[in-house]
Amino acid sequence: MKTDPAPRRKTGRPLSFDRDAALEKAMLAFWESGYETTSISDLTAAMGVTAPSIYAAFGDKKRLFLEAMRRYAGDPGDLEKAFARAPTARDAVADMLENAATLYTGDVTPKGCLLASAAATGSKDAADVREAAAKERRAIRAIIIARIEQDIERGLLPPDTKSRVLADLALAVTQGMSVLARDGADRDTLLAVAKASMVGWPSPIVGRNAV
Amino acid sequence: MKTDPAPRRKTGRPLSFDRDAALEKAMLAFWESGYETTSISDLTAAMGVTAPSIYAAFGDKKRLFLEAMRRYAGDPGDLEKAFARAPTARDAVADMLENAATLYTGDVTPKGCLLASAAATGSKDAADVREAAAKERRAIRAIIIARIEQDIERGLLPPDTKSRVLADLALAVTQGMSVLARDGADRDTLLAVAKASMVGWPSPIVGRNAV
DNA sequence: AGGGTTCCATAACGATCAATATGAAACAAG
DNA sequence: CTTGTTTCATATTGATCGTTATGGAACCCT
Repeated sequence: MKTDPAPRRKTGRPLSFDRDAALEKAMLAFWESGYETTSISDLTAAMGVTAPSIYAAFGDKKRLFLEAMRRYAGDPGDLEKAFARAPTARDAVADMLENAATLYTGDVTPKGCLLASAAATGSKDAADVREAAAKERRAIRAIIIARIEQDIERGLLPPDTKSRVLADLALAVTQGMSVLARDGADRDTLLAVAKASMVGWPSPIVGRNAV
Repeated sequence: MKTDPAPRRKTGRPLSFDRDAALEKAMLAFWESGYETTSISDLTAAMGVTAPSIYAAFGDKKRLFLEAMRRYAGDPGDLEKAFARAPTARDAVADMLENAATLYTGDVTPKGCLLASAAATGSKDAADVREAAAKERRAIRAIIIARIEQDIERGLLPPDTKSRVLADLALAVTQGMSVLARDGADRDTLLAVAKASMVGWPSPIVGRNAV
């Protein structure tokens, strides 16, 4: 059930560039400079592909960005699986924040979070792009909430646990860490923030028959 | 010690628009749509002032934005005073987060935070504008840290209180709430996030001779 | 070798960008 | 009323924006 990995051209001149590698470069460019503020000229330079080839391969700038954003965000199902694998919702969120802190301070990638910065604001023309980014965030939020409520149902968290508040806080800290990273905060600083943001979680209910 | 309120023109044609009101409109436009993604054409429409008048009154787009941003952020001294007035650092930060949650969900202003969204990313040309926004954030961070350390010195907080971590967390939550607000979160949601983000603060040391 | 098809590089499209040149209009002072 | 000064509205600047038309080049199939 993969998205057609190679349409297998039967005829015509073969593609002279690696579409996947070019998309990766585009993603990095958008990550660095944002959607509207990254020009086609910037993209041709970053991707090593001329403008007509970009349009032939990706449609237009908007679709290229959306594809780059999906590549950045990854399959939501993967996050869901990771959340399902984690022993508790708390562990899952802690991992998510830790991964974000690490990702935002990579030395080979731009600082911060593409989802947080690339479409933080913009003109009316780009409203649908911002909405697409918001949709990604909402998907993450839904996964967090669902995992917390699963723990509540299993008796691992108190019934009065505020699942939405905890999820919103995790999301806010994630997006906020992006700003800190852009401002130059190092990895340890973000990891400390991530950890500090989780002390509000209710104490887990330890199962009597465990161990 | 106010910034000259009216240079008192002695001669020539008088200004036909209210400079201060126009700046306010520009601030709202940048708040809504960001620095680079708000065009001069957008600004003339929002401000009700023609382009040459904008350039005469504010210099260029960059200086107009910087002035609008200073207007948005207000005098850092005011925040410092508010922090000094608060009974504890914890109260000061709680107030700051609460005010942010309220500001970001105003119904007469754009959603979110101008400092967080207007210069979250952008082209190389606007690097200095982003740096100016970062400087504002660093100033806020410094004020928070100083106030926390003041409480530590006064014995209101444990000596091992992580002042920088708490300040970074507060800043991250503030900037993160801006994203939530832009995504449509309501005021109560943000207020709940703000409150939840503060439970990690160490218990205050109650003075024996108080009361 | 000769179609058929697809991609490449070059160059250009109209639109919009930030910023100004120009000259008339509106005021104060003499 | 004239002169000096400043702002006004109009129109335009060169540059860059996203996008595309054009024609040759590179490949598969017969």
